[in-house]
Amino acid sequence: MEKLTAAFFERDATVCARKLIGCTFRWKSTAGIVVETEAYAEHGDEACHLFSRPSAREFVAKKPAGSAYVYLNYGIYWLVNVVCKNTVTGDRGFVLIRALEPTAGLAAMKKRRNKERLRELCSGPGKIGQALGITGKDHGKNLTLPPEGNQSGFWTPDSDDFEIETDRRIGISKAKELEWRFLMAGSEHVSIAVGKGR
DNA sequence: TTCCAGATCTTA
DNA sequence: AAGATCTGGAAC
Repeated sequence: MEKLTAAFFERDATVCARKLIGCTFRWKSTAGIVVETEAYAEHGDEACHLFSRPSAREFVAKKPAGSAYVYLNYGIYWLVNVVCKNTVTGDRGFVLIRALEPTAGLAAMKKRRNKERLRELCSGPGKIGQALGITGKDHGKNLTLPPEGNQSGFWTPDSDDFEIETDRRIGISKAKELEWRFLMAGSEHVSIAVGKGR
């Protein structure tokens, strides 16, 4: 397993979102295998914060690829994204981390979530923020520093013995038709099964 | 098992 | 005024 560097995130969010499936996301003492992501793009995607939020545009203008974009959703849940920047085209975007298969720090996750069953710990973007203890104070954190400088970030998969499925994104009203949700086929840890998200 | 409303607050 | 969610309870 090798840690993903900034170069990994220097391409379209759709590419990064697909390639992050199967990777391990480590956050301090907790970790899990990424089993679900969504891509949001600067152009042609009205659901992306870059379309409607000046503060998001300002953020990506000054933060490098691989930075954490964390924001409060519905006034309650912290959602974690990673900044992507295509260095060739200049296009920018985010990958929303939507679900993990928990692999480390299970006791801490169970305590924060107040749940015992593994499937209820990280099967949704709001749950991930809660289980891993991620909040607005982590907004802007660089996830691509070397391990000795930052233990949080993404690692390449142990094996590539899995299939990737695509589906429409969850919980949005604009650009619903885009198939920019990526899932590890057959995983029990996804938020909503393929096709059931409407 | 599915549906629905409520919680709660930042951004625009 | 709307929103990249989750939960518990009611109904089926």
